[in-house]
Amino acid sequence: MTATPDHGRAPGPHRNDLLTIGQLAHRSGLAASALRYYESLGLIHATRTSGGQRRYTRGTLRRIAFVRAAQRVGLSLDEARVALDRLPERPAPSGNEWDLVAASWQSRIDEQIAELERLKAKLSGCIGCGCLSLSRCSLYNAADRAGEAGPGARYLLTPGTDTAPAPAPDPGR
Amino acid sequence: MTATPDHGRAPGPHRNDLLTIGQLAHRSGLAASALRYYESLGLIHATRTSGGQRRYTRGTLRRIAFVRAAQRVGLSLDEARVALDRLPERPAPSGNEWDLVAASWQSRIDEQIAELERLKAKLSGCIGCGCLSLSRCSLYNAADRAGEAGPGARYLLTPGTDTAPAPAPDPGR
DNA sequence: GTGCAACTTCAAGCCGACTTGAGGTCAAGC
DNA sequence: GCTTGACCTCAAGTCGGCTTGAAGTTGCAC
Repeated sequence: MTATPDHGRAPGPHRNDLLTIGQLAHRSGLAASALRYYESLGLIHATRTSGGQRRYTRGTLRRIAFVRAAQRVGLSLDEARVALDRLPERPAPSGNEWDLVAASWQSRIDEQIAELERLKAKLSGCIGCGCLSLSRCSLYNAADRAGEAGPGARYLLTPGTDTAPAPAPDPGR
Repeated sequence: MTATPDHGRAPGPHRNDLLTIGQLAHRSGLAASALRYYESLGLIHATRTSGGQRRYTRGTLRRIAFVRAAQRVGLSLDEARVALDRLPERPAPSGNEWDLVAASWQSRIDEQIAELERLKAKLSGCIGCGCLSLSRCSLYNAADRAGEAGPGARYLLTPGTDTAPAPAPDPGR
């Protein structure tokens, strides 16, 4: 990709408020292939030139930001799409709807933070406990709690919240 | 599986300090298939009965706890194996080695928490900002930072740390 | 009017972390 | 000694989130 700092790419009468996929890729930090994939999932939309090439409005960056944030709080792309669809599409969605979304994300984030804090506390306890010794290590003992276990379960190390209820293989990435 | 509270499963001369795969699965919360998978990766080891069935020492739970914790801090199973292999195998590893591991995990956890806090702060800023409006939303503006972007990149929303350096597709799951 | 990068579609591939299924064997309680 | 559930192996499948490749078209600069 050209490193030209500000190549005013203006196709015809439009100013450059329409972005090519390459430009959008560059500005969003996603690969063009990912953007096409997002489009195939209905996360973003593009108009087409007469020749069939995609053109994006600047607002698409907004949707992408939303999607990436959604991923960050643990939603799948499909869930992100649902959330996006509920938000008013036109500029300046009424704040209220967004508040709801943001609030629910806040609590998700808080849960994730809390879980990390718990893990951290366990590790702290382990430091200097002659750790991974059978008797005293809370990390170890967290693994040996016969008797709960949903079927298949992946609750290990997260006694309280059980952040990943059903399908997500999640390992935290 | 039988719900018998304490079926003393003692094959011959051994006490029940040897666990079958089913018992280990139950106590660790992992599926038996997952345990076989872990073994195939070298994360855990088993002795075999004359008939070829796996028997685990109780210490295997320790290794599993370690692995799950490693996953939680964002390591792959392969990285977990490497870390495990560095730790002394016999009971009561000398504390020192473990301290190193635990300390490095602490900082990983701190990074993850910090990233979540950043996201949370952004969302807070968004609440009541007439959000997702083009001009003011930090969430939005975080998406439009043309000019960084490693190739392919997935840095969006994490300006500082860049938690996922190279290969992990991770979006936080 | 031509050259070339950037774009197009579609199908297939890849990664990690497992699960599922088929077909068969083991172990223990009666 | 038989029954039954737990176990065995191995290959293939699944899932999410993309990427890669092939083969062809567009659009813009010169």
